Amino acid sequence: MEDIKEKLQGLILQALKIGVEKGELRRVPVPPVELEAPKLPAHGDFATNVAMAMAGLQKRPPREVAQTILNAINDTDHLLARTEIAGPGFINFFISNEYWHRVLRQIHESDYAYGRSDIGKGRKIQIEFVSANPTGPLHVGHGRGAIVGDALCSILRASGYEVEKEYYINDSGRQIHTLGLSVFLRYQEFHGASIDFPADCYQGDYIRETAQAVAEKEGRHLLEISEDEAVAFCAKFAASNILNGIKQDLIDFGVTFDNWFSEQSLFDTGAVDKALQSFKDQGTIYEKDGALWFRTTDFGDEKDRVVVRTNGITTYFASDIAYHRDKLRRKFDRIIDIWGADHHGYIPRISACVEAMEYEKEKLKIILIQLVNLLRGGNPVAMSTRAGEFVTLRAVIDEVGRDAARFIFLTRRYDSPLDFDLELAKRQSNDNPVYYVQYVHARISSILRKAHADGIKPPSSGDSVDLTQLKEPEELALIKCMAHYPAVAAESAKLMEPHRIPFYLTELAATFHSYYNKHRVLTDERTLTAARLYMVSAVRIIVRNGLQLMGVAAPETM
RNA sequence: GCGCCCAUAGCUCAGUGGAUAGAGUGCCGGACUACGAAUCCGUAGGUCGCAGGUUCGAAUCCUGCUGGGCGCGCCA
Repeated sequence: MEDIKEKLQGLILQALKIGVEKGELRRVPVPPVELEAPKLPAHGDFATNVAMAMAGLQKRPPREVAQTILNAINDTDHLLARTEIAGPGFINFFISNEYWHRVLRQIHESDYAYGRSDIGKGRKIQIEFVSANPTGPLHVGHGRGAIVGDALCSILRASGYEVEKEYYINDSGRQIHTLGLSVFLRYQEFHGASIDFPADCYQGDYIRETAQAVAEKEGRHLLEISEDEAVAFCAKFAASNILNGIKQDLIDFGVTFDNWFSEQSLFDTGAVDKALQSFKDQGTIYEKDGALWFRTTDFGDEKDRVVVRTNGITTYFASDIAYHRDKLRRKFDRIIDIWGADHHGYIPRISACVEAMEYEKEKLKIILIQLVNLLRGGNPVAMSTRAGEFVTLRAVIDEVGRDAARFIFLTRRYDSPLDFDLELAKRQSNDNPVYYVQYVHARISSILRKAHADGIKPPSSGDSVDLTQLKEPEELALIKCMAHYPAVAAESAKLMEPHRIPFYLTELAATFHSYYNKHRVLTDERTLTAARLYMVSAVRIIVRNGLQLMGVAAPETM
């Protein structure tokens, strides 16, 4: 596919070469030719600072260098309508309408593939996210991580990366034991026992519900076996029960995974023992004060970390070492962990583990999602799984809707904290920007329906359309905006920043709505109508593709 | 105390070392007898937290400070 920017870049590079050959430019290293889209239309479609960047080594004023470059440009294909030298030495380029019109053909030809690229071709990425403990339902904070991870995956896949999504289930260790104990106590209560329920047990109503389910299934059976056995049974039952709920919540939120990786399986297969042994052999794990320590200080951590306690029980870090060792050996080019920002203190020890295995530190990227502050009418809502005080993700989806919730989560950089006001979200669900964008899709669909009803056939191929009909400033602005989409999608993937997609779509929507209010698509002139139908269908293609990356519906009607 | 993240319009937030820093929302005032008014047009609103530095040029990069969030366990 022909890219205007690349073509222009080629012209400039060629001009530089000619300049040198003619002896008009010194034979010195040239800086990279960077082209940017200026904010002001008066500054052209593209501008470059290359003349300013070269001025020093050329020992000539920037504007003079710029003129030399322009003189040497050989625009045989008439890509440029006009050029100018501006300000301190910018070169501004104005692309001819003909080339902008070609963008519409590209969009139609590419259709679903418009905005896709192969910049990640041949690269395998593993991305692990959510990984909430199966000790309680998902809450809003998990929702943010889920959506960012899910969208990131779609964005990377659209750029040619091969991506695998994984959920790490912490179905082992102390919190699972506490979960089992909590359920068992409620179970005993259910059978009439008077229980002094400990404060460090899980307090939520879902514990009672689970206990009741256990009672329905097992009757009084658990009262007749040893407490250890009973607690273990409850733990397994509850964890699996809760995990099923989590899976359902994620499905309803449109989030899917390729793998569900169990922490317990690392113990069952001996992976933890093997990992610890391997580091012991290597000398990275040593014994002190009756415990086993990982030498994380060798890799920049502030202190060494315990992997096996004096009581012989492994720490969470031990499973995590084994888990990351497993992931690293699965031959990915890169593995990504998405964590809540409150886990940032954990980064040095896990990257120590990566380095101890002699992988490059960059092999593992950790994305920290800042916390979601839950508010109700401006007042903070306490959030604690253990205390049973939280608003579930399900409640939020039910209240504000899946599309609106996804859009809210994605319309912010993940590294800045998010205030999520339930009342505001509910009230704003009607003027959430998501509807602004979706409305474009519905509106264009409606125009096409109307055209069909009036017996107007949309152009079947770009060749049959007279695109020179499209010359209104609003039309060219719309086409230029559309032309940016592939770059936005690629940039979003390269920087791993999903928020760029919704911001772009909002801008495209604004440009479209503005155009729509000023000009009619269906006019009395046949060729003009055909050209405009061709153009707005192209807008619809981009909106649909962009929303698809976000996991948001593109409705025909609203 | 140490570490990580953040600070841009009243509020919520974008912003690629570039030219006059932008949206949404809220306030005020306008636009449907035509393809969907979930839309559009206009007015007002700024010490880019503060102070230095780097350079032709800094909201953007560097240093220090201030303010806020989070973390600093043989918990997970």
